[in-house]
Amino acid sequence: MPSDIDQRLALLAGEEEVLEVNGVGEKWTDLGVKPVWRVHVTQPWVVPGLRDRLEGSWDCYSADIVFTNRLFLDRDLGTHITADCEILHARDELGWDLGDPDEVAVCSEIRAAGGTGLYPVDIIARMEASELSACDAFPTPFVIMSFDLETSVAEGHILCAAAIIDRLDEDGSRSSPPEEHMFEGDERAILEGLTSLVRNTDPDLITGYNIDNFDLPKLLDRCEFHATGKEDAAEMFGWGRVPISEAMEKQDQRAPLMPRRDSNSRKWFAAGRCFIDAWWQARMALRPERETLAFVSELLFPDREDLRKLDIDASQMDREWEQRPEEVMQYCMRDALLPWEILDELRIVQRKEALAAVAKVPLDSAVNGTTSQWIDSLVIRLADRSAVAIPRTNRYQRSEQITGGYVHDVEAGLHRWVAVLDFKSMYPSIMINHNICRTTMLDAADRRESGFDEAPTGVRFLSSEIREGLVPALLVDLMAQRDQHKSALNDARAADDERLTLFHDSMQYAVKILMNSFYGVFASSFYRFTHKDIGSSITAWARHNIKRIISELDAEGNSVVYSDTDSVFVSAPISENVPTVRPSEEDGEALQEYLSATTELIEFGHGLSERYSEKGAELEFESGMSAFFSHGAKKRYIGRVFYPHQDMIVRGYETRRTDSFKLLTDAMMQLFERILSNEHEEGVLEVIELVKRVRAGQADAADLVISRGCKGKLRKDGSADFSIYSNPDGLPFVQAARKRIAIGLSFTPGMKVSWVVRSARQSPMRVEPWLLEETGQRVEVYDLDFYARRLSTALGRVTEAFGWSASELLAGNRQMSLFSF
DNA sequence: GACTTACGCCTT
DNA sequence: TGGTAAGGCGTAAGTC
Repeated sequence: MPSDIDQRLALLAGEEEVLEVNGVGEKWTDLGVKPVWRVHVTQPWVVPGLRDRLEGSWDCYSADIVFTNRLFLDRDLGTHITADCEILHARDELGWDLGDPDEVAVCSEIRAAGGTGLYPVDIIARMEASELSACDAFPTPFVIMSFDLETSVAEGHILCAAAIIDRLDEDGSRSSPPEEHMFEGDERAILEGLTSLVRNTDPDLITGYNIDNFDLPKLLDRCEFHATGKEDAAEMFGWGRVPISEAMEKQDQRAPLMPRRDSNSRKWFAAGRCFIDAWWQARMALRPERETLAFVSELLFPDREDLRKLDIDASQMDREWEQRPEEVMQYCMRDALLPWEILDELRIVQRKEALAAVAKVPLDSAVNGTTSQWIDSLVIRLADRSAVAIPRTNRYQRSEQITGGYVHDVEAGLHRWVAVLDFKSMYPSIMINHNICRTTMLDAADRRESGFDEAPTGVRFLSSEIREGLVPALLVDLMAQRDQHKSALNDARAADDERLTLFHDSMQYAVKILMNSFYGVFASSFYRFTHKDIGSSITAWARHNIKRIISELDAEGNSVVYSDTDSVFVSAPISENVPTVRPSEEDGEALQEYLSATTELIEFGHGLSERYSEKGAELEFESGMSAFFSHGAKKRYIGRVFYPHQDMIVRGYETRRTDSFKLLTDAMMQLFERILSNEHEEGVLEVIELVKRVRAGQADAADLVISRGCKGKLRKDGSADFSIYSNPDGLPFVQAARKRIAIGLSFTPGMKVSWVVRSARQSPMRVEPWLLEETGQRVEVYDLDFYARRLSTALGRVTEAFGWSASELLAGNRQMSLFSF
């Protein structure tokens, strides 16, 4: 304790914004255990300034935690809250109105309670913070709005809008069809109509397709164009769940009346609402080859005739609106409904609500927030309970990249009878086993000789008996939660309870997502509790474990065919004569051999699992393959799986990639089927035939479409800026994006753009955008040689394993045939 | 023109 | 303001 501590505390207490300074005892810090004082200030927003002034004379902890989160952290609240409260006002529709309240009287009561007026919500209530508490998670009966705008390509103004409102039942499910609302006419009337719909129906979730980058910026832009003042603007775009009167008063920047966009994350937010862009969610959940609403809808709802394409050309919207406004309105209504149908089909709301519940964050944080916010929510409350001081987020430059997982070389060719084993939750297990945490990491100067685990990197972590780390404690708890939900899931399935099945499945999945987020956040350079040695120690232990197993297996004479980070592929000693494709029932003897080989491999797999599993490092038998093939490149392989169920898997190859094209992926899939059936010769002949057909111009252009994400920035005037690329003119996807924009179609930074290669004879190659879903137009001319060459290069890499090179596939013959031997 | 290498970029 | 490993495509520039 410094000798002048009393003087310094007095000086601190004398600061203008400081109300009081209280000692809170000793806390763990990265510099050792130290006495800590809590400083109470007049307002949340004075904290950053005070913190910066104190820098140098004090170390500041818990000094960058957003005030609204403080309520959740201190009261240990989560997504689902129960409140002991006094109701000031409730809407009629709920059937428990308080009478017929005089609005002025209610407003003054609300103001007296700290509010600013009549909120557009179901219930307005008052309570003390101490009257809030966490309750068990339940499926919330949300109100959802989904909307779409049609705009003039020529002028940029809004032509019409449509919206649906869906109110989930008490148990969080859908039953009745959603309400439909249409808006047309004067642009100001459209804006005001949408705004009063929001305020009257009070949706919790607002969705639409690409609303983050198109509809919301458009609404804001048109609102600013018409608005004569703040209150006028609020009538047109005051979507936040606060009284319009707030437009005239000081607004809460974090919970605004007018939707705003965060400058860093590019996400929209408004008081009390959660914006979910269905485009982003569909992209993340489905990874579709193309990302238009029409393509995604076709993918999800192939049988829904009512959602079928309406014959509207989006690039000619002005003409369409003039000539057939009713069809355009119908088209707009369908595109308002689809985003909600997509979210519902993908169970997005249930999944996000579950993630929010497990991480104990508001729903909006699960939807639009980051992994570090979720981890913060759990780590900070545990640290506060464990007398650990909360350091600030690290704003300094990132250190050198750490070394990651180990990937074993793969021998080219077909491998028979392979057992795949992998470590269960490898990184979380390592963090638990070795008690890895910032609070347990020993300083290099520490001289103790026992009571720690030492990573292969030489970094040491205190044993949990001496000090349990925050992170291992949280992970142990999450693992237990997952087991609980998994067992409840099984019970719900057995009882045929669809609602509970969905609930527990969403919850166990959310726990899994959250557990897997820990390593990433703690291996990052900026997180508050990280250190560069933490991430590298985890991966070093992982490499050490998997390499040890590989060498032990090799020493036993078991051949390790492949391994990546937490998995090993082991070849079993099964006779060469046993077929790897399941023979038919008629072929009784061969079938018997095949079946006994599968049993043998399953026993082999379980045997390895038992021998190599240790406490906290469980090596599970994941799958059994009768055949495994790779052409010799890491992270690229295929397999014929028979355990736990029949399947054919393809990893890494072009068949899985959106920057490939259908003709190639189909051909490659066919070749893989042949290879796994011991028919590679037939496969090669088919490839040669295909290459010939393409060279003869017999391909359908729709099978030649290539898609790839394209970045860029939109300028205020709507034009696109691709200068983030060092040579944008040389990139085919930038060329496709530019041509798309040139004919009046929208472009969203990050969206996938699609094209067909027209001529690769010049450099850069010339491409034509593929806009079938947008305009109905097809590209008919393509570069025959280019596609023939790409087909033979990609397929040639695979057939090379059987002696056929890419150039031989292209030529259709070879100097000396392997088959002629 | 065929081939190689370095580099930028995207995707898994 | 989660991480790394790895493959492949296209451009550009250089060599033969």
